[in-house]
Amino acid sequence: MASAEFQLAEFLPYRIAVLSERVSRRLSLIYGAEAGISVAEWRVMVHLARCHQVSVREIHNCVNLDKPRVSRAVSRLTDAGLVAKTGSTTDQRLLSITLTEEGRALLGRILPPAQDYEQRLLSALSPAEQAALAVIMEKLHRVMDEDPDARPRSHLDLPQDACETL
Amino acid sequence: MASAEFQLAEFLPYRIAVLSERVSRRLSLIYGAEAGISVAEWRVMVHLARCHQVSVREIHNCVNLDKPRVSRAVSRLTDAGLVAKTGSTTDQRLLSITLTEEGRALLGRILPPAQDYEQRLLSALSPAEQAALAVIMEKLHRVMDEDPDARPRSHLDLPQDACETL
DNA sequence: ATGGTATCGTTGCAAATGCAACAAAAGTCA
DNA sequence: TGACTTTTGTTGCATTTGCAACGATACCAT
Repeated sequence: MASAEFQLAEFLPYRIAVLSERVSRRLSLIYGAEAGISVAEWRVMVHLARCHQVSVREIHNCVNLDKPRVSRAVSRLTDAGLVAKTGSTTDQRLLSITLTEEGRALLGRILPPAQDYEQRLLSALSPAEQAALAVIMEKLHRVMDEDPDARPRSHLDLPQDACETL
Repeated sequence: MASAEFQLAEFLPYRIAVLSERVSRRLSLIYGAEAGISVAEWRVMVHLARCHQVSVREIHNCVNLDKPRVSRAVSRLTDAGLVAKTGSTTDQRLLSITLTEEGRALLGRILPPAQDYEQRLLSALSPAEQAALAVIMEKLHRVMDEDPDARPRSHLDLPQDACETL
């Protein structure tokens, strides 16, 4: 019977999930300690650092968070004074979200250690392995890109894409 | 300013998280459709297929789920008749958890498509890339193994380990 | 214009999650 | 034996999550 041979620890999706959870949790210590920032809030802030004026939908499309999660993250960040919501003048529905000076300052404090940690991870890999990892992850994504049952990938997660909203 | 250059889409922890979420979500369609099985329940059942008689703590140690999550998953599976809880005779605290015949049958139905999906992912990679991925993931884990702030790895997720409880 | 449709952001709600506290059983050591 | 600590599994509870529905605004066809 096949199931008797099956080892969860060898199962690729499980292994990726375990690695991901471990890395994410470790990383969240960095931005969770400095300010009580959640993953969603972290992603929103980081995205705003790059794309200065964006709507909820754009964030939602860019950083792999569903709309409600972005909305609530933005609300919390607004309450914390890290982000400012302005109604767009042209389209009354749209929201124009920006980092405040305080938010930018906070990001200036948590971004370096986060990047340090990424460096710590990367430095365990040779340049060839780093390149291989990028290729491998892209290939796995492509399998799912062709799979109608898989959730589509966001624009920004496609290779070498810039921040323009499509 | 460094933050202006920072791209979330290039950030390794983010990239791993995105890939992981996408794979997990796709996979959960497979075992979620056949029976309303959650990730936790899936992991518990798969683990039971290999280690026939285990306690909650052992599952907790082996499949990267915290105790309450295992406990509740086991309860749900018991209610669904897929798993049987028996009190150990030697140690009154311990629980002896087993797959029922029905559970084994269900697993027989969802395991093959899950393995097919893994194959689909793996077949996008050359044998060399598959090997490289294993090495890379192990190296990343080792960075965290040496990091006191990172959550420790479970026994079974160490390379080439068998199912024995340490 | 104007009725119909699509989009934007928010909210409700049921379920899942994470953490701490808990009772019960076992082990420990005087 | 008997107090103290440890371990096991469960439960409480506050928070987060995911999904669907909602009001509001914009777009579009006739």
